[in-house]
Amino acid sequence: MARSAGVSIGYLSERTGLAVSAIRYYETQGLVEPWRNAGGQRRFERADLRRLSFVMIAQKFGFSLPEIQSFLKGLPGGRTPTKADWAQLSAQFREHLDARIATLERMRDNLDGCIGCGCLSLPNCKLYNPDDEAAQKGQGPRYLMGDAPDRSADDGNRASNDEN
Amino acid sequence: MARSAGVSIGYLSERTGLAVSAIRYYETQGLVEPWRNAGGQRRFERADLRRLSFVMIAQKFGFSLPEIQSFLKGLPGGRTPTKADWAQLSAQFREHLDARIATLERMRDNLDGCIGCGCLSLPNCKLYNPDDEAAQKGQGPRYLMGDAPDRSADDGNRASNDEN
DNA sequence: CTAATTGCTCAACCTAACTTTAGATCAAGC
DNA sequence: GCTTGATCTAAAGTTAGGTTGAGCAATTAG
Repeated sequence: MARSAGVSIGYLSERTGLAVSAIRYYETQGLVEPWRNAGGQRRFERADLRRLSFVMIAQKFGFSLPEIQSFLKGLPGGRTPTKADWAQLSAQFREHLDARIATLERMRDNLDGCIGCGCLSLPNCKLYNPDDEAAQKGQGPRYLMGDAPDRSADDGNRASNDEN
Repeated sequence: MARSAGVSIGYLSERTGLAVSAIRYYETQGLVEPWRNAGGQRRFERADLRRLSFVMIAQKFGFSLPEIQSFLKGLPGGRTPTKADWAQLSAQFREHLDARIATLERMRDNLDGCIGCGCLSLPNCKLYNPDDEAAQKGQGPRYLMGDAPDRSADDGNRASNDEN
């Protein structure tokens, strides 16, 4: 099968609703890998429509572009992904999704405990324990509790006197 | 009851784990409202510990600072919030939380349909309908499908020919 | 064949949520 | 009184995920 003529970035933009600039940006992030035609313009495979759609959907669920890229690595390298390939990817994706939802639910239940005990600011509150790593650590340098770069050398004193 | 001497920003930082700079930033965003002592330094109420803790927790759940501020408006203005005030706030917060989780679950279930049908890139896929507004529209100008500022004048043609 | 689209690159700008840096001031211990 | 550590302000920098604009080349429609 000869490599198709490929579709333009404008076509993908129109079909997905993504801005042309966004698709170019995704290329810089390794989410799609178009080739170039004789004139230097990007040509995409039709299958990239599906790829971009997956990106959009995964974003809706709150995954970052690097995370999404790692999902996409589950697709075959040389050939166009089949329906089965996509089904497998989706199943795998769903597991991450379930994990994310489960984390949120677990945190919510912990919060319920806190509503009862009114501890909302105490260091021993479950919500302070950084074991819920999956929770939204999105954009930029915002260190969640226990997530800070270096602060590990400060737990000697401060023996939890509970006058909050 | 005389207004207490108040606590320093460093104290809050140590107790909450937040960086001093973050607490100052929160002040600019209206999340805490310290007064100043004679020397011009910030003085906080002890109750702000709880306030900041709430901010941290709500952030963990993925809420933005403006959203969190609107939650905090549920607290009484003049006086220090009582345990009952916090319980009420928490209950209200939980509703938003449940809504967020429910949205994610609904989207996941829609995705399940898509896994089966393999439609992942079609415009008629349920995941394309922007009725799931609660879904993570976090940081910066990233317009999710149907969420764009103006793109409403383009649905005349493009009659959904399904060769994706 | 020409005009209108579309696409290209590169650099600058944008938002959210902060951090970092610089230079100056405040508060506390000895 | 002096030194050390905590704070102060203001401005600039950072990251993610893009958008906008300028100036120019390639495609496509008529």
